[in-house]
Amino acid sequence: MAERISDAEHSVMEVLWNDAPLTANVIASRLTSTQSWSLATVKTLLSRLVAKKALTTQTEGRKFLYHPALQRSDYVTDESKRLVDRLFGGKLTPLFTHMAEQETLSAEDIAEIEALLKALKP
Amino acid sequence: MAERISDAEHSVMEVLWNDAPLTANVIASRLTSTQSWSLATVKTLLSRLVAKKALTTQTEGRKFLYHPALQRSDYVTDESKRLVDRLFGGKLTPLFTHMAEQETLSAEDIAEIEALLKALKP
DNA sequence: GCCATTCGACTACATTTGTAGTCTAAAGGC
DNA sequence: GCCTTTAGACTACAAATGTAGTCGAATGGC
Repeated sequence: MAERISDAEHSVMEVLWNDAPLTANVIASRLTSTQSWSLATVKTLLSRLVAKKALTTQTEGRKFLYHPALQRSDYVTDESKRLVDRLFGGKLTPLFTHMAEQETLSAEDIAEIEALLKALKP
Repeated sequence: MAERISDAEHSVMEVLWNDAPLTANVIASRLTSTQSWSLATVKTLLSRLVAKKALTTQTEGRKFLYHPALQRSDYVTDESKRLVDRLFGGKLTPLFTHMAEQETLSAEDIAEIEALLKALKP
């Protein structure tokens, strides 16, 4: 189930998570702001994503309307979990410790997270 | 610089971050507890890591002693940053929010992180 | 001193990924 | 009713990755 989505494919998914359904052409235009891919490349990525069941298509006249079949939130959860498992033995605190040590955490980050934690507690 | 390290290669790095320097054979044995790779496979991964300058070698008699040239901490920082950039627009709070929503955060996690944050503040 | 062992180097090969071109059929303009 | 445009399908191909076999040289046991 859920074959791995590559980096390039992920960019395509982002477009559709942002706004769907869309046609291949529209997707390609939206991507050209970030990537310099030819239409053909985008079409290949779309096909692969359909093959991987990350997208579904719906026919509109002669075209396809692409629609995400995978929730962004689920994808994000999976990818985050992968990283945490791989690098921090599945534990979250080491991730934070690391980021804190690395000063990847700014003062605002800390404040925001603290507020968030406060809100989480009943 | 710093070419990307693949998943398989990363497993090899973990062994050496844990204990180094080691010979190919020892590395392979340590890996067989987790992976089912042949010695040949491990050797290939080692060569690739040396080519990528993630490992250095030191000759000991006829053998090589492999030694990490890349700090685990740096690798972890890079990978974490990659994920945060890719999925959370480079911001950490959304990562946190996401994990909180996903209930990837247990009560203990929350407590630990709170303590950590407290310690971080002067 | 010879031979079996063992090392790293080199070679191999399928799969995935990044990137894109070509083909065939339909559709829309006029 | 044609012809140009255009859509998705199919093909292409290099690089990276996962996985492993083979080879020549050095070495250590005896």
